[in-house]
Amino acid sequence: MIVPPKNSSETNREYAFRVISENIISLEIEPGSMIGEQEIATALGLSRTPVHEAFLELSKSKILDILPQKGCLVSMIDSDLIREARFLRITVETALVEDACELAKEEDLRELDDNLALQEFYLSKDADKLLALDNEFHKLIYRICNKMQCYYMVSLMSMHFDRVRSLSLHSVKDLKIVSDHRAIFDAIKKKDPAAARAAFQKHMARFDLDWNIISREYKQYISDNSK
Amino acid sequence: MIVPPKNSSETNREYAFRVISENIISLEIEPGSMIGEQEIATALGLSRTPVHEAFLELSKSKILDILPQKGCLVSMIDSDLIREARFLRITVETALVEDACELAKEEDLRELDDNLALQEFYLSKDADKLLALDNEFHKLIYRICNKMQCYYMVSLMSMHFDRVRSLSLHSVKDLKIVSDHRAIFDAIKKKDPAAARAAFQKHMARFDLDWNIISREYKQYISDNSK
DNA sequence: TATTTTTAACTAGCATACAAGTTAGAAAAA
DNA sequence: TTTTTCTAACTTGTATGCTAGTTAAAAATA
Repeated sequence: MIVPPKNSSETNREYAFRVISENIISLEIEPGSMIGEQEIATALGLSRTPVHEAFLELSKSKILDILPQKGCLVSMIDSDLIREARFLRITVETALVEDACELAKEEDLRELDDNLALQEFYLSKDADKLLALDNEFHKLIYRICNKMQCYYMVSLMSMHFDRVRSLSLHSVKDLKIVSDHRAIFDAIKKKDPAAARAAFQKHMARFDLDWNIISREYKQYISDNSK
Repeated sequence: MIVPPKNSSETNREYAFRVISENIISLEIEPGSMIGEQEIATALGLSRTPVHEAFLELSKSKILDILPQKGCLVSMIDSDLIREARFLRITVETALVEDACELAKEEDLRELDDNLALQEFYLSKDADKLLALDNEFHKLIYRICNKMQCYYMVSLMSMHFDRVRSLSLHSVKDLKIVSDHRAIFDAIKKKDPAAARAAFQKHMARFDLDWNIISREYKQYISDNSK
């Protein structure tokens, strides 16, 4: 497990949640593996309590399955849960990009534009940085629409989806993702909800094609009930 | 605080979460009041630990604001968070009722129909029972579409909305709510997504009108940043 | 009396200890 | 050898005590 230093502003519980989340999403902790509270607590230099609380939160999104008195199972890649996460993101964010056409102020547009400039700069240079900018772009849409609580809920479920996305980093064309973002931005700037909706749905559709490839290529991580 | 008996199948943590949730939604615990872990633990006959964990989960939806070393503030009625909850429910469930038109099997339709029959039976007889049946009706839609994880996420946020709904029980016309449900059901049965969408949006629109009435009538519970 | 300082009683975060249930392997019995 | 029983080492759930920080009222000072 990769253990980054603790940020001084976060509590031990938040630190534990952040580190475990990152390690699960990056597949550093493998799907289907068992992790114990004590084991993680020792690795992070904490007691069981904050780790236990982080585990509880992770279990709410079913990314971690707590088996009382047995242990904690890092969930296998589950197509049903990925479908739910995709459904939630697409449904919510499609509605948001339409609303953003009305709500986006000049400063919001500038922030989106700055983010896109960075995406274009890091394109084919730093995949991790690009992924972070991608997440930031989507988060900005929520902020423009004053829907940060929805962002938290969607993010929690998206962990299933994010884990697959990191698997597919090499097969997805970063170039197209960034140009998709540009198209969404242009539609918001032009205050054209129909175009924004269309551009967003085209964007999200790209992650559909990957699933078939991934499910064949990484089947050791795919849960049984996935087809 | 109303303390129902502990269900033998639930853990102390789940029990604490259920009891506190019910008391907050029913306004038995007033918006803006402070509650302590020890106080609730004593009332429920538990130690602080499971109550602490229940508080953490409640704080995730911002229905409870944990102020470290100070106490826990039961959130005031917040129009922004209600708007988010409404937005999430309307957006997600509008998409679901469309999908349900394809996905609903004969048995699903029968379950919806049974639920509706009970709603019609309890109409103007038992408001609490009707509310429970309403919740069950919406939950069935999620189950038909295999989106129970989304249901959990939406439910958590809906607490803000549910708290207002209980305030508005007398002003909302139960008769219309039940006939709305019937219209949604008919559309799903006829496999008509456009009609289902329209019926659902008409249904949810009813809760818009109430807000203005409630915000004037119960202003002692409304947070400052609400307009 | 008015203002500052102190103190004692709170709070939640966290560490630790124990309780209760599971599991795998050793030991005993067939 | 094979099967069964037992035991010891695990697991998470929960209780308890301690820590650090906040608050409000009492006490000291002006």
